[in-house]
Amino acid sequence: MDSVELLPDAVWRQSFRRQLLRWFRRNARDLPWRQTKDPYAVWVSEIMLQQTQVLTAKSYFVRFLQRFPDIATLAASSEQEVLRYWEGLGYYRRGRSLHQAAQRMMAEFEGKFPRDPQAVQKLPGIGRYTAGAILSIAFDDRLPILETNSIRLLSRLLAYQGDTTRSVGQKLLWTFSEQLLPRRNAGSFNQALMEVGSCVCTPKSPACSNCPVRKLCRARSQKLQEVIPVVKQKTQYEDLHEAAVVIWRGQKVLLRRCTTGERWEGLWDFPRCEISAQKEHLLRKEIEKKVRKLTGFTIHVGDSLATIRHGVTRFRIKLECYEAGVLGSSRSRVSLQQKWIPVTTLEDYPLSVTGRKISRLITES
DNA sequence: AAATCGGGGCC
DNA sequence: GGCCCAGATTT
Repeated sequence: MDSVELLPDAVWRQSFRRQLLRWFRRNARDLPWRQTKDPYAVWVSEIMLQQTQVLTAKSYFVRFLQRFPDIATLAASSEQEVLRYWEGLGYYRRGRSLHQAAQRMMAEFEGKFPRDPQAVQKLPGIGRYTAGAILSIAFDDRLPILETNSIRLLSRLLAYQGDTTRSVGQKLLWTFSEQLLPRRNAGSFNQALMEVGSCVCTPKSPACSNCPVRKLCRARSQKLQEVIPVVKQKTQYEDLHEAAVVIWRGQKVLLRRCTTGERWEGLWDFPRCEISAQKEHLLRKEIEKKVRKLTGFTIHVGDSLATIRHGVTRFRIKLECYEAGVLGSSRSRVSLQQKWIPVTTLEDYPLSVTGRKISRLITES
């Protein structure tokens, strides 16, 4: 049994395109990335919007384009500055991939955004969705998209009761998305899919009565719009107990660059370690030992600064923050991955959210 | 084909 | 605490 047989016919599709595009012309939100078709700007917006809400991405987009207006500027900048502009957006790999891809475009595509979907998809941080989105929006190339909003809209239109995250469901919806594409205006059409999915065909209590394609929706006719798409399983959270130390040496503090395999790769952070001791004095000993192993500096843990609770992906972190002083060093641990910086220059470094909180704690008092 | 990536906002 | 978000990458 092939579920592709359930896809609507040509008459249905033509009606759908007309209704959707008509609605989009009247209801499209005024978003900053919609004021241009520059593939670079579209690209930046699409990367920022990956797993990130429109409202969150808006201000970041404007600020980022002001500082990095084109591919050449981005490619010529340091990864650290790019990440500084990305700070707070999360999934920092996106920022690093963006920077890396810009450099590749300078080297391989004469500084221009490539037009070939295959080439685009080979760039870091760009998968099938993002490639289709950029090329359709910037050039009206006839490429399908499929992301969270369109998945919800399309699965409801079909009353598809299978799991949309599995390959069978994905294959069906990609095919559907492709068949729906109009000959022209693929960019507006794809954005319209997402706009309806986001603003009308919402996860809970979808506004079916205001939906431009309600007459075409099988989920609605079967009153299944609240249960499609099927919900995925809940995430299993893991509790972590960690400590971070602000190690002072005069007016300077020690910062460490997070490396491969750690959280916040590429960002800077105060030395941090996992902790297990329960009693206060044992805890300090544990931190002193682990920080020495981590940084090469022998420290004395002093006053407690704060306890910060922070969630990241599936982890719930309880972070104990301390101030500390240096007693000595092993000198053999010289590294580009850590350095003493004047507290006044913390603004120049991309920090994790918890790192920035600690930075504010010690500079605003 | 399914888990993971090590995020963050909002209710 | 749970749910959601213009996915990509790894296993």
